[in-house]
Amino acid sequence: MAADHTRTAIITAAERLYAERGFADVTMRDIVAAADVNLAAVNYHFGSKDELIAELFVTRSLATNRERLRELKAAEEAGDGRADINAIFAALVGPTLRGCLGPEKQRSDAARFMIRASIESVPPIRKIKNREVDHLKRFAAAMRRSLPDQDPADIFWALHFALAMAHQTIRDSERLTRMSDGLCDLNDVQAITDRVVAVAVMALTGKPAKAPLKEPAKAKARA
Amino acid sequence: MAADHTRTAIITAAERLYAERGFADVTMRDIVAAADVNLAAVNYHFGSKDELIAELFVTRSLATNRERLRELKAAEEAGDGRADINAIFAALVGPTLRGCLGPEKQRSDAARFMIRASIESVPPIRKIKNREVDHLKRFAAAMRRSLPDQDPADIFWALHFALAMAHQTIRDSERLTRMSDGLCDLNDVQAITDRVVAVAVMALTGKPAKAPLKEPAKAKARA
DNA sequence: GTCTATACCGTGATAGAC
DNA sequence: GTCTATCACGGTATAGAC
Repeated sequence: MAADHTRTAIITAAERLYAERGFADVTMRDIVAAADVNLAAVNYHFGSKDELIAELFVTRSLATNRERLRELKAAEEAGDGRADINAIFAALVGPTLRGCLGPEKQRSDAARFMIRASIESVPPIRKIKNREVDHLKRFAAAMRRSLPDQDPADIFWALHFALAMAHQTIRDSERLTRMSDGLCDLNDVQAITDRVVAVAVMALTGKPAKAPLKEPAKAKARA
Repeated sequence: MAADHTRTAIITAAERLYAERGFADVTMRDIVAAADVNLAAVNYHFGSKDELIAELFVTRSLATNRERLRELKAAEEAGDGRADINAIFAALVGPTLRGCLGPEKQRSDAARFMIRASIESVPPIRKIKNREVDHLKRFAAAMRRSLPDQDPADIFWALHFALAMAHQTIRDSERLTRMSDGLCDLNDVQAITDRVVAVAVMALTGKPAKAPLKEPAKAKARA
């Protein structure tokens, strides 16, 4: 256990510093000073600064994805293989929102790190996010089982929009607060999740007041 | 005109290089080599690398915002002060989407630069985006005139979601294409705009199939 | 006022001793 | 595994030429 003490100290210090000050302002020398280890230790244990950031992000990201899939599985079992569409969207955006929003004072380093990762989108984190497609396809598949008559393209668009709303809310929560003069409550995570889910479900199944989402027959050339 | 030749050469070269290779990979030395000027010229004309990026972004951003306000004004005049809500959302997201999406081959350096700015979000660009609140408030005000009985918080949320959908579509168009195996058409900008607008309007005024957006009476303690 | 050459310092990375 | 010393490179600052 003393063997990976250095490694652990680096991870802990790096996550805290990145959470506090963002990626742009924190140097490796800041990190090793806070962790009380030697400068070269970071490269020895992680290879590079980018790989350290990647490892931090992957660890937190995997935890969120596990929770997402756990909720998705529960929703599918509750519906005998055809989950309620609300539950699918809730499984998609709920874990992320709960992990990043909520009362500011009680946010962990991990939560604040993930918020930074959303806002600052540094190269190593973008690389990892680009590999999330397979994970998201599982949700698309669940939606198709839930609503087999829905146009597949609409399903992907709704999934895309749900993620857009959730992530933008994390990224720009401060702007939304300022724009609305505090009218939009960013502390009630459950209400935010419900709102995102409701809009996503409407985007997929609802009928707008005036213009229809699209012509019903479109890309159906084959079969 | 020969006077600001250097300044113009820097701007042109920088925008092209950033568009082609992103912010992380392009150094000042790359830029001055492409512009065929001296290294110190950038600091002389712009102060710093960040201020150069900021100027590039502000220029393009102002053009988009002008077009947004032009469309908003046209919509309000068409409705005698109360614009159609669809037109307001279209004025908000249309110019941005048209500026960044569309057939890949015919995208200008300016368009690709703005896509990079959305994806990579470097500090100077974040700083500028944080000052956009006043601009957005104009759209919120137009929406309140358009739908005076709507809960103001819902208006801000819908505005926020509309921007979220538009920006995420620009940012992650490649992921959406891969996730949907090409099923979602990212070339038809008008269809995308219509879709975003339709969902935003539903988010604001529509009624979902099952759960209501929120309890009607909520944050009304005063007055 | 505009431009150039050049030097400076902080950064991430690495080689090699221990 | 850990450390020291050093490297190459990036953005920046300045002295001075035109």
